[in-house]
Amino acid sequence: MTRLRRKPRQQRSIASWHAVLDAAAQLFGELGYARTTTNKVAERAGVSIGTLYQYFPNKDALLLALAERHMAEAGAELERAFALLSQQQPDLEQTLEVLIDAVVALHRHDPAMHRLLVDLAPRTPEAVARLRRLEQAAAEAVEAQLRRLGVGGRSPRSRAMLIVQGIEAQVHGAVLDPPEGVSTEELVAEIKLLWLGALRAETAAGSAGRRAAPPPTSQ
Amino acid sequence: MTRLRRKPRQQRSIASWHAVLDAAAQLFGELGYARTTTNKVAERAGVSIGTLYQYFPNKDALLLALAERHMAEAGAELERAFALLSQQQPDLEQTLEVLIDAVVALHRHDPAMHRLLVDLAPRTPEAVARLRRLEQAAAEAVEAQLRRLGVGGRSPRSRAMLIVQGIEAQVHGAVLDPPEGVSTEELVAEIKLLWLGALRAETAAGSAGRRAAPPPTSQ
DNA sequence: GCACGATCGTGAGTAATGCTCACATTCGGT
DNA sequence: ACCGAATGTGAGCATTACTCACGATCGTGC
Repeated sequence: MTRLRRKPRQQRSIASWHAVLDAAAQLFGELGYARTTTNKVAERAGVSIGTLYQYFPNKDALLLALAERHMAEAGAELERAFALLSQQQPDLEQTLEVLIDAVVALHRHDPAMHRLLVDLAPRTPEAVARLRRLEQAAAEAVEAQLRRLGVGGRSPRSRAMLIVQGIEAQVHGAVLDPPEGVSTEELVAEIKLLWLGALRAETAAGSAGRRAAPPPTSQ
Repeated sequence: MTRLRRKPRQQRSIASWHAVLDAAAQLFGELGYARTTTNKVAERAGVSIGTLYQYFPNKDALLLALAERHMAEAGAELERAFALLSQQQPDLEQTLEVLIDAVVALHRHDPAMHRLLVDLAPRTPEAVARLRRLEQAAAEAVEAQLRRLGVGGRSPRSRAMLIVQGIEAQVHGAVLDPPEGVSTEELVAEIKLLWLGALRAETAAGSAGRRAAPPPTSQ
């Protein structure tokens, strides 16, 4: 029947809070979520199990807190990239370069944590909602760039969403699970090429055209 | 300790096996994985808890069996689509149409199960491996189509992988979580347009061009 | 029918784990 | 030095994944 988790007010409690979170991050990474017990977390953190539950109402809350921390960092990194774009107003190719490199950096920054959160975390509705908010924010920023570059097509909103989802999935695979015989760099370069083509095609063919123009060459 | 699960030989045992799996599918869908207990599964299946463990060595095995069943169906559906393509040899636009429609059908066939396995399932290494095998098979088939159409670029293998990962993520989002105010159909149409542009661009520009972009810095 | 080995079903019991609560300890301010 | 608030403790409870010794049922040869 423990209610809300206690809010840290003194220094030592803040130390406990961080110790617990850090221990949780370590153990989740080492053993996975299921095999990590809250008692082990408390033990590694050097606090009693009771202290752990003062600050985190349940085991899932540990994961959620880690997700929060990680996504805040990710959000900040993305914001930096978008700020740069809004400031420099580069062309399509360089915009994609900056954007995709930012996503790559995101995945390289703390791969273990990223994998943990993407593979394990989406089990709680709260974590899913948090992830969706980040995705949504990214999509809005991408949409602004699309409009600026005049490559929004008929529905910049949908298009931005698809770009965010597509790039995230592709970079995730390229960085965390590169297939044998293919380097991450090669894959990243290919991702940039593909999206450049996808978005430039629309411009070349005229942004009004939703119709599939008859292929000018090929075949 | 880890007894191999008993293999069903008589009719009644096969019935038990199915009853357990169906009950598991229902309860996982209703309560999620964590809140579903094996005792509840046995109860709903109308068998004792002991019977459940005759056929499934542990709780994860239930999930894995469901994944196996679902992925087998998905694989069959994809194979049908690829067989059609190899037979009819349509152009790029129609190839994408068939492929993406097949993936959409995959997601619409049993959305609850799909969501369960992709979103909610705590991913066991076995389930991840199984998913990767399916992805790999799809990528190989896509690669063959790319070569046939002459849009493989410099690395048809990487490109095929990126296509599979990208389309899967985009269709997943479009079918299971369409953003407010945007219809699934609209999103699917946009996905086709984007990929048509991405792949056609390479053909038009000449597949040799890997014009490495000038450093992004441009500060 | 009947016996009998193989297959199948049972459910109370066990170990492990998430979480609670009554109490002890320490801190900050006076 | 003192007190109330904040923090820390860990034995113990409730739940749950899983086991095991045994009983029920099936298929088959006679």
